[in-house]
Amino acid sequence: MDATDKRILRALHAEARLTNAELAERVGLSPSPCWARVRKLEQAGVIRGYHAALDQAKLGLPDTVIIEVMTEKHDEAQLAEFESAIAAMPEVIEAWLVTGEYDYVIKAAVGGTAGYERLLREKIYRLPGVRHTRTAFGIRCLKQSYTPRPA
Amino acid sequence: MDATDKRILRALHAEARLTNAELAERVGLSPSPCWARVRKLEQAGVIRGYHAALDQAKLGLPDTVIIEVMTEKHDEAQLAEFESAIAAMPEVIEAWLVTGEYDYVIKAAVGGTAGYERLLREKIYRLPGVRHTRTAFGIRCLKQSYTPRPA
DNA sequence: GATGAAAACTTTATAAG
DNA sequence: CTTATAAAGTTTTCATC
Repeated sequence: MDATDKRILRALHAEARLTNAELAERVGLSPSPCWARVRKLEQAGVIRGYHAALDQAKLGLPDTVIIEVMTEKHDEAQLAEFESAIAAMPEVIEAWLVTGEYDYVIKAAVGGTAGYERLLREKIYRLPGVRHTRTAFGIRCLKQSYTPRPA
Repeated sequence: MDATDKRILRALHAEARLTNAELAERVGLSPSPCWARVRKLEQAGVIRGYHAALDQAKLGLPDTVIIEVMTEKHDEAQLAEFESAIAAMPEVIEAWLVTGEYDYVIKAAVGGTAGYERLLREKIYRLPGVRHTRTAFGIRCLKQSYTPRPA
């Protein structure tokens, strides 16, 4: 992967609907080799897919919360159930098993404190194995992207 | 926004390169009104853009860390400098000003513990106003999307 | 909303320099 | 890599039911 491939990745990361002709011009290639490189990056799995970014406020979920969850560590089946239930919630944008004091970090979209309380009490606290949670409410987003920008 | 709009959003959120004809078939419309709805959703800003998702491991940054940062609260200019430096780092995927014990939550891509130490010591700890950090290392991703899925 | 049609553009493939 | 060509498919607009 050379500097031209990285320019292609940066361009498509920012704006996936560029036409091949426009992309080629931006990265300083003619359309034909540019197209071959994009194909190669897709087939190599460097480009994993193309996604529409939606405005979560316009979907009725203007706020972002980061919920850390501490679980009981006894029961494998219980944890599996917890994980699949978390992943299935539409308001959950991202979820990780992590190192540290808490076991999971969950990013979710909610409508205000009322929406947050509903998510926590009606959904997360009803899952098996949840011992304790701690939440940071998003005040302002400094940066939001999908993957690191190729340096 | 009706149920058909939501189906359009779910489809494009999952796969932004669908042709209008294919999208129309999936959501149960003929191509012409489907196209008009997509246009409307774009113009209303519900669809904010289209982005390529890259494989961060294939970019040499296989690991994800969540770094919480506590800052000095004295100096506005210092905080502005901290924020713009964080946003400019290519390994920083997402960053939020949040409520709670820590002031910022930063998600970044790194190459192992060595890459993490380099990011922390050579970049983040050299920024002005950083008092203390706490990091959770991502062990396994349960769910990764870009915006909440329209319910 | 469905259907149909037309022009402009894009994708994809291939060949030659 | 560049340039060129070409067929197939797609986007976009628009008129009509």
